[in-house]
Amino acid sequence: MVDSMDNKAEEQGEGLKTSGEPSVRAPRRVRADAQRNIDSLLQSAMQVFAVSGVDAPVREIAEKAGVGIGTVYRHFPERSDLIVAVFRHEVDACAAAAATLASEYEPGEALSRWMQRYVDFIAAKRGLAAALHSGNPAFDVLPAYFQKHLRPALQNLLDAAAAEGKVRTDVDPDDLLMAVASLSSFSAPGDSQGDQKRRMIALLMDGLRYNATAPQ
Amino acid sequence: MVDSMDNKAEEQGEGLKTSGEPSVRAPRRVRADAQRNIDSLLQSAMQVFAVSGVDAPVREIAEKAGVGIGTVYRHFPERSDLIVAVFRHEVDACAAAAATLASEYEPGEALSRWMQRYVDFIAAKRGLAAALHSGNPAFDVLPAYFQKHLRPALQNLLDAAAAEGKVRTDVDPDDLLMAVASLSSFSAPGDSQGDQKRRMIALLMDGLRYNATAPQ
DNA sequence: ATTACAAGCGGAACACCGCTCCATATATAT
DNA sequence: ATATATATGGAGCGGTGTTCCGCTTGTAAT
Repeated sequence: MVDSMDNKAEEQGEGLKTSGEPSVRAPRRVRADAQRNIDSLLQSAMQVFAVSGVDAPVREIAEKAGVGIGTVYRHFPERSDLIVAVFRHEVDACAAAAATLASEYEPGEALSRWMQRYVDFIAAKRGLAAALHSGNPAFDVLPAYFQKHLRPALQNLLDAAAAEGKVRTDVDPDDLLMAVASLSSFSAPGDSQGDQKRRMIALLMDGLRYNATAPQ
Repeated sequence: MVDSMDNKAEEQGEGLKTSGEPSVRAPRRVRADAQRNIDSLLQSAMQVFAVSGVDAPVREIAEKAGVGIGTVYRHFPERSDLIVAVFRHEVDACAAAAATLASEYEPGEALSRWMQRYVDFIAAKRGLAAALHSGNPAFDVLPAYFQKHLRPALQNLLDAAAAEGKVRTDVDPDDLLMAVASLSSFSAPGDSQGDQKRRMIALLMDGLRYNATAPQ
Protein backbone atom coordinates (compact mmCIF):
# COMPACT_ATOMS: atom_id res chain seq x y z
CA MET A 1 0.00 0.00 0.00
CA VAL A 2 2.90 2.25 0.72
CA ASP A 3 5.05 0.88 -2.05
CA SER A 4 2.36 0.98 -4.68
CA MET A 5 3.00 4.59 -5.55
CA ASP A 6 5.58 4.10 -8.26
CA ASN A 7 3.84 5.08 -11.45
CA LYS A 8 2.65 8.29 -9.87
CA ALA A 9 2.89 11.56 -11.65
CA GLU A 10 5.62 12.91 -9.43
CA GLU A 11 8.33 11.93 -11.88
CA GLN A 12 6.50 13.73 -14.64
CA GLY A 13 6.86 17.05 -12.96
CA GLU A 14 9.26 18.47 -15.50
CA GLY A 15 8.97 21.84 -17.10
CA LEU A 16 9.59 23.78 -13.93
CA LYS A 17 13.04 24.79 -14.92
CA THR A 18 14.75 21.65 -16.15
CA SER A 19 12.41 20.73 -18.99
CA GLY A 20 15.13 19.01 -20.94
CA GLU A 21 13.26 16.00 -22.23
CA PRO A 22 9.63 16.12 -23.32
CA SER A 23 8.90 13.58 -20.57
CA VAL A 24 7.27 11.16 -23.02
CA ARG A 25 7.94 7.48 -22.51
CA ALA A 26 4.97 5.19 -22.79
CA PRO A 27 2.60 6.18 -25.63
CA ARG A 28 0.56 9.02 -24.13
CA ARG A 29 0.71 8.42 -20.46
CA VAL A 30 -0.79 11.58 -19.02
CA ARG A 31 -3.13 13.97 -20.68
CA ALA A 32 -1.76 17.37 -21.58
CA ASP A 33 -4.10 19.32 -19.33
CA ALA A 34 -3.34 16.98 -16.46
CA GLN A 35 0.37 17.52 -16.94
CA ARG A 36 -0.22 21.25 -16.89
CA ASN A 37 -2.09 20.98 -13.61
CA ILE A 38 0.60 18.81 -12.09
CA ASP A 39 3.23 21.37 -12.96
CA SER A 40 1.10 24.17 -11.64
CA LEU A 41 0.50 22.26 -8.41
CA LEU A 42 4.18 21.61 -7.83
CA GLN A 43 4.93 25.27 -8.48
CA SER A 44 2.28 26.43 -6.05
CA ALA A 45 3.15 23.85 -3.43
CA MET A 46 6.79 24.87 -3.55
CA GLN A 47 5.92 28.51 -2.98
CA VAL A 48 3.30 27.86 -0.32
CA PHE A 49 5.55 25.47 1.59
CA ALA A 50 8.34 28.02 1.47
CA VAL A 51 6.11 30.76 2.85
CA SER A 52 3.76 28.96 5.22
CA GLY A 53 5.70 25.79 5.96
CA VAL A 54 4.80 22.20 5.16
CA ASP A 55 1.70 22.38 7.34
CA ALA A 56 -0.02 24.72 4.92
CA PRO A 57 -3.54 23.54 4.02
CA VAL A 58 -4.01 21.64 0.77
CA ARG A 59 -6.90 23.90 -0.17
CA GLU A 60 -4.58 26.89 -0.26
CA ILE A 61 -2.25 25.14 -2.67
CA ALA A 62 -5.13 24.05 -4.86
CA GLU A 63 -6.50 27.57 -4.98
CA LYS A 64 -3.14 29.09 -5.81
CA ALA A 65 -2.71 26.56 -8.60
CA GLY A 66 -6.20 27.31 -9.89
CA VAL A 67 -7.49 23.76 -9.58
CA GLY A 68 -10.05 21.97 -7.43
CA ILE A 69 -9.19 19.89 -4.38
CA GLY A 70 -10.21 16.74 -6.18
CA THR A 71 -7.55 17.41 -8.77
CA VAL A 72 -4.87 17.63 -6.13
CA TYR A 73 -5.83 14.31 -4.65
CA ARG A 74 -6.05 12.70 -8.08
CA HIS A 75 -2.37 13.33 -8.66
CA PHE A 76 -1.15 13.24 -5.08
CA PRO A 77 -3.36 10.75 -3.20
CA GLU A 78 -2.10 11.92 0.17
CA ARG A 79 -0.90 15.20 1.46
CA SER A 80 2.51 13.70 2.12
CA ASP A 81 2.84 12.75 -1.56
CA LEU A 82 2.82 16.43 -2.45
CA ILE A 83 5.49 17.14 0.11
CA VAL A 84 7.62 14.27 -1.13
CA ALA A 85 7.24 15.41 -4.73
CA VAL A 86 8.31 18.95 -3.92
CA PHE A 87 11.22 17.70 -1.90
CA ARG A 88 12.43 15.48 -4.72
CA HIS A 89 12.10 18.34 -7.11
CA GLU A 90 14.31 20.55 -5.01
CA VAL A 91 16.83 17.78 -4.47
CA ASP A 92 17.01 17.39 -8.23
CA ALA A 93 17.52 21.12 -8.66
CA CYS A 94 20.31 21.12 -6.08
CA ALA A 95 21.99 18.14 -7.75
CA ALA A 96 21.67 19.78 -11.15
CA ALA A 97 23.33 22.90 -9.81
CA ALA A 98 26.50 20.86 -9.28
CA ALA A 99 26.91 20.23 -12.99
CA THR A 100 26.16 23.84 -13.82
CA LEU A 101 28.68 25.17 -11.31
CA ALA A 102 31.30 22.66 -12.42
CA SER A 103 31.08 23.99 -15.97
CA GLU A 104 31.19 27.64 -14.92
CA TYR A 105 33.90 27.72 -12.27
CA GLU A 106 37.20 26.05 -11.60
CA PRO A 107 36.93 22.98 -9.34
CA GLY A 108 37.76 24.55 -5.97
CA GLU A 109 35.41 27.45 -6.49
CA ALA A 110 32.66 25.20 -7.86
CA LEU A 111 32.87 23.05 -4.75
CA SER A 112 32.67 26.05 -2.43
CA ARG A 113 29.73 27.53 -4.25
CA TRP A 114 27.86 24.28 -4.34
CA MET A 115 28.34 23.75 -0.63
CA GLN A 116 26.78 27.13 -0.04
CA ARG A 117 23.94 26.13 -2.33
CA TYR A 118 23.52 22.94 -0.34
CA VAL A 119 23.54 24.78 2.96
CA ASP A 120 20.82 27.11 1.68
CA PHE A 121 18.82 24.11 0.56
CA ILE A 122 19.05 22.45 3.96
CA ALA A 123 18.27 25.68 5.78
CA ALA A 124 15.17 26.26 3.67
CA LYS A 125 13.99 22.74 4.42
CA ARG A 126 13.94 23.21 8.16
CA GLY A 127 10.22 22.61 8.46
CA LEU A 128 10.39 19.64 6.17
CA ALA A 129 13.20 18.12 8.17
CA ALA A 130 10.88 18.24 11.15
CA ALA A 131 8.22 16.37 9.22
CA LEU A 132 10.90 13.93 8.13
CA HIS A 133 11.47 12.76 11.67
CA SER A 134 7.83 12.85 12.66
CA GLY A 135 7.46 9.11 12.35
CA ASN A 136 5.30 9.22 9.23
CA PRO A 137 6.47 6.25 7.12
CA ALA A 138 5.57 8.17 3.97
CA PHE A 139 8.83 10.08 4.33
CA ASP A 140 11.03 7.03 4.82
CA VAL A 141 12.02 7.03 1.17
CA LEU A 142 13.38 10.56 1.23
CA PRO A 143 16.80 10.00 2.85
CA ALA A 144 17.60 7.40 0.21
CA TYR A 145 16.56 9.73 -2.58
CA PHE A 146 18.53 12.45 -0.95
CA GLN A 147 21.70 10.37 -0.86
CA LYS A 148 21.21 8.75 -4.23
CA HIS A 149 21.02 12.05 -6.09
CA LEU A 150 23.18 14.37 -4.06
CA ARG A 151 26.03 11.96 -3.47
CA PRO A 152 27.13 11.60 -7.11
CA ALA A 153 26.80 15.34 -7.59
CA LEU A 154 29.12 16.05 -4.69
CA GLN A 155 31.37 13.16 -5.66
CA ASN A 156 32.03 14.75 -9.05
CA LEU A 157 32.86 18.09 -7.49
CA LEU A 158 35.16 16.44 -4.98
CA ASP A 159 36.94 14.40 -7.63
CA ALA A 160 37.54 17.45 -9.77
CA ALA A 161 38.83 19.45 -6.84
CA ALA A 162 40.98 16.55 -5.65
CA ALA A 163 42.48 16.16 -9.12
CA GLU A 164 43.84 19.64 -8.79
CA GLY A 165 45.02 18.97 -5.26
CA LYS A 166 42.57 21.40 -3.75
CA VAL A 167 41.07 18.94 -1.30
CA ARG A 168 41.88 15.64 0.33
CA THR A 169 40.96 12.40 -1.38
CA ASP A 170 39.84 10.44 1.67
CA VAL A 171 36.54 12.13 2.40
CA ASP A 172 33.28 10.28 1.99
CA PRO A 173 30.65 12.45 0.27
CA ASP A 174 27.95 10.89 2.43
CA ASP A 175 29.76 11.87 5.58
CA LEU A 176 30.11 15.40 4.31
CA LEU A 177 26.46 15.67 3.34
CA MET A 178 25.33 14.25 6.65
CA ALA A 179 27.71 16.32 8.71
CA VAL A 180 26.65 19.58 7.10
CA ALA A 181 23.00 18.68 7.34
CA SER A 182 23.45 17.68 10.96
CA LEU A 183 25.26 20.89 11.81
CA SER A 184 22.59 22.91 10.07
CA SER A 185 19.94 21.43 12.31
CA PHE A 186 19.98 21.54 16.08
CA SER A 187 20.76 25.19 16.55
CA ALA A 188 21.97 26.37 19.92
CA PRO A 189 19.71 28.74 21.91
CA GLY A 190 21.96 31.79 21.53
CA ASP A 191 22.70 31.27 17.86
CA SER A 192 20.09 33.65 16.53
CA GLN A 193 21.73 34.55 13.24
CA GLY A 194 23.21 31.15 12.63
CA ASP A 195 26.74 32.44 13.10
CA GLN A 196 27.76 29.40 15.04
CA LYS A 197 26.46 27.15 12.32
CA ARG A 198 28.35 29.09 9.67
CA ARG A 199 31.54 28.89 11.66
CA MET A 200 31.20 25.18 12.25
CA ILE A 201 30.56 24.50 8.59
CA ALA A 202 33.46 26.71 7.54
CA LEU A 203 35.68 24.75 9.87
CA LEU A 204 34.48 21.55 8.31
CA MET A 205 35.35 22.86 4.86
CA ASP A 206 38.79 23.86 6.08
CA GLY A 207 39.22 20.33 7.31
CA LEU A 208 38.42 19.22 3.81
CA ARG A 209 41.30 21.26 2.45
CA TYR A 210 43.71 20.11 5.12
CA ASN A 211 46.53 17.92 3.83
CA ALA A 212 45.61 18.33 0.20
CA THR A 213 48.32 16.97 -2.08
CA ALA A 214 49.44 20.28 -3.55
CA PRO A 215 49.04 23.95 -2.64
CA GLN A 216 48.36 24.76 -6.30
CA MET B 1 -0.44 36.36 25.43
CA VAL B 2 2.27 33.83 24.99
CA ASP B 3 4.16 34.85 28.09
CA SER B 4 1.18 34.95 30.38
CA MET B 5 1.28 31.27 31.15
CA ASP B 6 3.47 31.31 34.20
CA ASN B 7 1.25 30.36 37.08
CA LYS B 8 -0.05 27.41 35.18
CA ALA B 9 -0.53 24.06 36.77
CA GLU B 10 2.36 22.44 34.99
CA GLU B 11 4.65 22.87 37.95
CA GLN B 12 2.11 21.23 40.21
CA GLY B 13 2.37 17.96 38.40
CA GLU B 14 4.00 16.09 41.25
CA GLY B 15 2.95 12.72 42.51
CA LEU B 16 3.83 10.88 39.34
CA LYS B 17 6.79 9.14 40.86
CA THR B 18 8.73 11.83 42.69
CA SER B 19 6.05 12.99 45.10
CA GLY B 20 8.53 14.19 47.67
CA GLU B 21 6.88 17.39 48.78
CA PRO B 22 3.13 17.77 49.13
CA SER B 23 3.31 20.56 46.54
CA VAL B 24 1.61 23.08 48.80
CA ARG B 25 2.88 26.65 48.72
CA ALA B 26 0.28 29.37 48.75
CA PRO B 27 -2.65 28.59 51.09
CA ARG B 28 -4.86 26.29 49.04
CA ARG B 29 -3.96 27.12 45.48
CA VAL B 30 -5.55 24.29 43.52
CA ARG B 31 -8.48 22.23 44.57
CA ALA B 32 -7.75 18.63 45.46
CA ASP B 33 -9.89 17.16 42.71
CA ALA B 34 -8.26 19.46 40.17
CA GLN B 35 -4.81 18.34 41.28
CA ARG B 36 -5.90 14.76 40.87
CA ASN B 37 -7.05 15.42 37.34
CA ILE B 38 -3.84 17.23 36.47
CA ASP B 39 -1.78 14.29 37.63
CA SER B 40 -3.99 11.87 35.78
CA LEU B 41 -3.72 13.97 32.63
CA LEU B 42 0.06 14.09 32.75
CA GLN B 43 0.19 10.34 33.28
CA SER B 44 -2.11 9.66 30.35
CA ALA B 45 -0.41 12.20 28.11
CA MET B 46 2.96 10.66 28.79
CA GLN B 47 1.73 7.21 27.83
CA VAL B 48 -0.25 8.34 24.81
CA PHE B 49 2.62 10.45 23.48
CA ALA B 50 4.97 7.52 23.91
CA VAL B 51 2.68 5.19 22.00
CA SER B 52 1.05 7.39 19.37
CA GLY B 53 3.51 10.29 19.19
CA VAL B 54 2.97 13.92 20.04
CA ASP B 55 0.33 14.29 17.33
CA ALA B 56 -2.10 12.15 19.27
CA PRO B 57 -5.52 13.79 19.63
CA VAL B 58 -6.31 15.59 22.87
CA ARG B 59 -9.62 13.76 23.12
CA GLU B 60 -7.79 10.46 23.41
CA ILE B 61 -5.71 11.73 26.31
CA ALA B 62 -8.77 13.15 28.03
CA GLU B 63 -10.62 9.87 27.67
CA LYS B 64 -7.70 7.84 29.00
CA ALA B 65 -7.47 10.18 31.98
CA GLY B 66 -11.20 9.89 32.56
CA VAL B 67 -11.91 13.61 32.26
CA GLY B 68 -13.76 15.82 29.80
CA ILE B 69 -12.07 17.86 27.10
CA GLY B 70 -12.98 21.06 28.87
CA THR B 71 -10.96 19.94 31.86
CA VAL B 72 -7.90 19.40 29.74
CA TYR B 73 -8.10 22.89 28.31
CA ARG B 74 -8.71 24.39 31.74
CA HIS B 75 -5.33 23.20 32.95
CA PHE B 76 -3.48 23.24 29.66
CA PRO B 77 -4.95 26.08 27.59
CA GLU B 78 -3.25 24.90 24.41
CA ARG B 79 -2.30 21.52 23.16
CA SER B 80 1.35 22.55 23.19
CA ASP B 81 1.13 23.29 26.93
CA LEU B 82 0.44 19.64 27.56
CA ILE B 83 3.41 18.63 25.45
CA VAL B 84 5.65 21.12 27.22
CA ALA B 85 4.49 19.91 30.62
CA VAL B 86 5.19 16.28 29.80
CA PHE B 87 8.56 17.19 28.36
CA ARG B 88 9.55 19.10 31.47
CA HIS B 89 8.43 16.24 33.61
CA GLU B 90 10.65 13.82 31.78
CA VAL B 91 13.58 16.22 31.82
CA ASP B 92 13.17 16.46 35.57
CA ALA B 93 13.10 12.69 35.88
CA CYS B 94 16.26 12.38 33.81
CA ALA B 95 18.01 15.03 35.87
CA ALA B 96 16.91 13.36 39.09
CA ALA B 97 18.34 10.07 37.88
CA ALA B 98 21.79 11.65 37.98
CA ALA B 99 21.67 12.12 41.74
CA THR B 100 20.31 8.64 42.25
CA LEU B 101 22.99 7.02 40.14
CA ALA B 102 25.70 9.11 41.79
CA SER B 103 24.72 7.72 45.16
CA GLU B 104 24.50 4.12 43.97
CA TYR B 105 27.60 3.73 41.81
CA GLU B 106 31.16 4.92 41.76
CA PRO B 107 31.68 8.04 39.64
CA GLY B 108 32.85 6.46 36.39
CA GLU B 109 30.05 3.92 36.38
CA ALA B 110 27.46 6.50 37.37
CA LEU B 111 28.49 8.69 34.47
CA SER B 112 28.27 5.81 31.99
CA ARG B 113 24.87 4.73 33.22
CA TRP B 114 23.48 8.22 33.19
CA MET B 115 24.66 8.76 29.63
CA GLN B 116 22.77 5.65 28.63
CA ARG B 117 19.75 7.00 30.46
CA TYR B 118 20.12 10.27 28.60
CA VAL B 119 20.42 8.54 25.23
CA ASP B 120 17.23 6.61 25.95
CA PHE B 121 15.52 9.83 26.87
CA ILE B 122 16.55 11.52 23.63
CA ALA B 123 15.64 8.49 21.56
CA ALA B 124 12.18 8.36 23.09
CA LYS B 125 11.65 12.01 22.31
CA ARG B 126 12.16 11.64 18.60
CA GLY B 127 8.70 12.84 17.71
CA LEU B 128 8.90 15.68 20.15
CA ALA B 129 12.18 16.84 18.70
CA ALA B 130 10.39 17.17 15.38
CA ALA B 131 7.73 19.35 16.99
CA LEU B 132 10.51 21.34 18.63
CA HIS B 133 11.83 22.51 15.29
CA SER B 134 8.43 23.01 13.74
CA GLY B 135 8.53 26.76 14.22
CA ASN B 136 5.87 26.84 16.93
CA PRO B 137 7.07 29.52 19.40
CA ALA B 138 5.40 27.64 22.24
CA PHE B 139 8.38 25.31 22.28
CA ASP B 140 11.02 28.02 22.35
CA VAL B 141 11.36 27.73 26.11
CA LEU B 142 12.19 24.06 26.03
CA PRO B 143 15.87 24.16 25.02
CA ALA B 144 16.57 26.53 27.89
CA TYR B 145 14.75 24.29 30.35
CA PHE B 146 16.58 21.35 28.90
CA GLN B 147 19.96 22.97 29.44
CA LYS B 148 19.16 24.52 32.78
CA HIS B 149 18.20 21.24 34.41
CA LEU B 150 20.33 18.69 32.62
CA ARG B 151 23.55 20.68 32.62
CA PRO B 152 24.07 20.78 36.42
CA ALA B 153 23.14 17.12 36.64
CA LEU B 154 25.80 16.15 34.14
CA GLN B 155 28.25 18.66 35.59
CA ASN B 156 28.09 16.91 38.95
CA LEU B 157 28.71 13.53 37.41
CA LEU B 158 31.61 14.88 35.39
CA ASP B 159 33.18 16.58 38.39
CA ALA B 160 32.97 13.44 40.44
CA ALA B 161 34.47 11.34 37.67
CA ALA B 162 37.15 13.94 36.99
CA ALA B 163 38.08 14.02 40.67
CA GLU B 164 38.99 10.38 40.40
CA GLY B 165 40.85 10.98 37.15
CA LYS B 166 38.37 8.95 35.14
CA VAL B 167 37.66 11.66 32.62
CA ARG B 168 39.18 14.85 31.30
CA THR B 169 38.40 18.12 32.98
CA ASP B 170 38.12 20.32 29.92
CA VAL B 171 34.78 19.14 28.55
CA ASP B 172 31.79 21.43 28.51
CA PRO B 173 28.64 19.61 29.68
CA ASP B 174 26.58 21.59 27.17
CA ASP B 175 28.75 20.43 24.31
CA LEU B 176 28.39 16.86 25.46
CA LEU B 177 24.62 17.12 25.79
CA MET B 178 24.28 18.75 22.41
CA ALA B 179 26.67 16.38 20.67
CA VAL B 180 24.91 13.29 21.95
CA ALA B 181 21.51 14.72 21.13
CA SER B 182 22.71 15.68 17.68
CA LEU B 183 24.16 12.26 17.02
CA SER B 184 20.98 10.62 18.22
CA SER B 185 18.99 12.50 15.63
CA PHE B 186 19.63 12.33 11.91
CA SER B 187 19.96 8.59 11.54
CA ALA B 188 21.51 7.24 8.39
CA PRO B 189 19.29 5.20 6.02
CA GLY B 190 21.01 1.88 6.69
CA ASP B 191 21.18 2.29 10.44
CA SER B 192 18.08 0.32 11.26
CA GLN B 193 19.03 -0.82 14.73
CA GLY B 194 20.86 2.37 15.64
CA ASP B 195 24.20 0.59 15.68
CA GLN B 196 25.93 3.46 13.97
CA LYS B 197 24.54 5.88 16.52
CA ARG B 198 25.68 3.68 19.38
CA ARG B 199 29.15 3.45 17.91
CA MET B 200 29.42 7.18 17.40
CA ILE B 201 28.30 7.90 20.93
CA ALA B 202 30.66 5.29 22.33
CA LEU B 203 33.47 6.95 20.45
CA LEU B 204 32.48 10.25 21.94
CA MET B 205 32.58 8.78 25.40
CA ASP B 206 36.01 7.33 24.72
CA GLY B 207 37.12 10.78 23.73
CA LEU B 208 35.88 11.91 27.11
CA ARG B 209 38.19 9.45 28.82
CA TYR B 210 41.13 10.28 26.64
CA ASN B 211 43.99 12.02 28.48
CA ALA B 212 42.40 11.66 31.87
CA THR B 213 44.86 12.58 34.64
CA ALA B 214 45.22 9.11 36.10
CA PRO B 215 44.49 5.55 34.93
CA GLN B 216 43.07 4.67 38.35
C1' DA C 1 -15.64 16.02 -38.67
C1' DT C 2 -17.79 12.80 -35.76
C1' DT C 3 -17.92 9.83 -32.24
C1' DA C 4 -16.88 7.09 -28.00
C1' DC C 5 -14.86 6.83 -23.87
C1' DA C 6 -11.07 6.78 -20.72
C1' DA C 7 -9.03 10.30 -18.20
C1' DG C 8 -9.50 14.30 -15.72
C1' DC C 9 -12.06 17.64 -13.07
C1' DG C 10 -14.41 20.24 -9.18
C1' DG C 11 -16.39 20.69 -4.93
C1' DA C 12 -20.05 19.02 -1.67
C1' DA C 13 -19.76 16.04 2.04
C1' DC C 14 -17.61 13.33 5.77
C1' DA C 15 -14.72 12.34 9.69
C1' DC C 16 -11.79 14.16 12.75
C1' DC C 17 -9.08 17.81 14.76
C1' DG C 18 -7.97 21.83 18.28
C1' DC C 19 -10.37 24.85 20.89
C1' DT C 20 -14.46 27.77 23.10
C1' DC C 21 -18.32 28.35 25.94
C1' DC C 22 -21.36 27.87 29.55
C1' DA C 23 -24.87 25.47 32.38
C1' DT C 24 -23.98 22.47 35.98
C1' DA C 25 -21.56 20.33 39.93
C1' DT C 26 -18.50 20.40 43.84
C1' DA C 27 -14.68 21.46 47.16
C1' DT C 28 -13.66 24.68 50.53
C1' DA C 29 -13.99 28.62 53.92
C1' DT C 30 -17.15 30.41 56.89
C1' DA D 1 -25.46 24.62 56.54
C1' DT D 2 -24.52 28.05 53.51
C1' DA D 3 -22.12 30.79 50.10
C1' DT D 4 -19.20 31.07 46.39
C1' DA D 5 -15.02 30.63 43.96
C1' DT D 6 -13.42 26.88 41.48
C1' DA D 7 -13.75 23.01 38.51
C1' DT D 8 -16.22 20.09 35.21
C1' DG D 9 -18.02 18.00 30.84
C1' DG D 10 -19.44 18.01 26.34
C1' DA D 11 -22.13 20.28 22.58
C1' DG D 12 -20.67 23.15 19.15
C1' DC D 13 -17.54 26.02 15.98
C1' DG D 14 -14.31 26.64 12.49
C1' DG D 15 -10.81 24.35 10.06
C1' DT D 16 -8.35 20.27 8.44
C1' DG D 17 -7.30 15.99 5.30
C1' DT D 18 -9.62 12.93 2.41
C1' DT D 19 -13.48 10.59 -0.28
C1' DC D 20 -16.91 10.34 -3.66
C1' DC D 21 -19.22 10.99 -7.76
C1' DG D 22 -21.67 13.51 -11.52
C1' DC D 23 -19.92 16.25 -15.03
C1' DT D 24 -16.35 17.81 -18.51
C1' DT D 25 -12.72 17.22 -21.86
C1' DG D 26 -8.66 15.50 -24.31
C1' DT D 27 -7.57 11.79 -27.37
C1' DA D 28 -7.73 8.32 -30.79
C1' DA D 29 -10.39 5.56 -33.91
C1' DT D 30 -13.53 6.10 -37.39
